[in-house]
Amino acid sequence: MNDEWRTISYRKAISALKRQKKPITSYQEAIKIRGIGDRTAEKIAEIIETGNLRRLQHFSEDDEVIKKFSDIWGVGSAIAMKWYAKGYRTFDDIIQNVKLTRVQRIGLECFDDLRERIPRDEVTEISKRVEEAACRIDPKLLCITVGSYIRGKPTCGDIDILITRNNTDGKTSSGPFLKLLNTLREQGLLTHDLTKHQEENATSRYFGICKLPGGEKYRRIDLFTVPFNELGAALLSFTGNDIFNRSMRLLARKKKMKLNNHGLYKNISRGRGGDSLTEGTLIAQRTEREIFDALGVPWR
DNA sequence: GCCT
DNA sequence: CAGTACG
DNA sequence: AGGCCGTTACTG
Repeated sequence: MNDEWRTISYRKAISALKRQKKPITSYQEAIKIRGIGDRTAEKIAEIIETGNLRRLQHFSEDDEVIKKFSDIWGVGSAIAMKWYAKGYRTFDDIIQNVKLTRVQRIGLECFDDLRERIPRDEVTEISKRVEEAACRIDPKLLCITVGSYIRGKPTCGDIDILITRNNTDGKTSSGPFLKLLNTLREQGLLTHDLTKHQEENATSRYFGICKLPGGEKYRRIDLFTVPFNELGAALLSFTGNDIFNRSMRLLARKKKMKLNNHGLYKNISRGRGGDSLTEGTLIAQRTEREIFDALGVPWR
């Protein structure tokens, strides 16, 4: 069953509901909200009237198993369904019968810990250690903890740290980035690598797992290095959330522009498949404000 | 799922 | 390349 | 009916 878009629709609806200033008390109020249609408004009404949703009472066993498989890092819907089709139902079945990839083995090993949300204070603590290590390598490195942390959430699913450096003296953050990873490994803060690429790219993403010394649990951590000029676009992208990013990018597309983690481009012409045919012209990337202005979106 |  | 992942 | 983010970045 392909529920990909339905899932996204529900997440959009949830997001729209959370933005409401007043609680929704009826079908009529719900359906006025953009992103909530008849089907979802009916479900909301049922919840308002009865306190629950009958269809939610029971998921089929298939759904439960596939969901659990795809909760393993490195396992998506395709692999989860393939495993299910082969008759596997438990992690034991998987361990016995499947040749797991390196990252899937890590995902399984840390499965329970990675399901836990991270208290904000712990994100602060881990970020501080990364920042200190970065500063020792190059005092001009700038570390910004983004993702749900920068959005002020009390707990985070993972730790996202953006690393950049003012390049007016000709130096960037890409070289120190690899040194930083090595330092953090030596310190024992980084315990597992989920990405392995070790090239010195201007933009690169490291995904891994970390644990505070004496800490209780393994935590997912992402480190990004971005060129200083692209800081605004990178902040916009890595601050999210994903629903917000998709909506901004869709808006850009409607205006014959393109928004990605590098910047905002204009005069994009796209093929029927949506793939762009022209490079376009870069019009904003340095600050988030520039990008909002160029897109015609009120600043925050 | 929702929107055009 | 398909699959998975990130916000 | 048909699109729904990114020519995103990384793995195998």
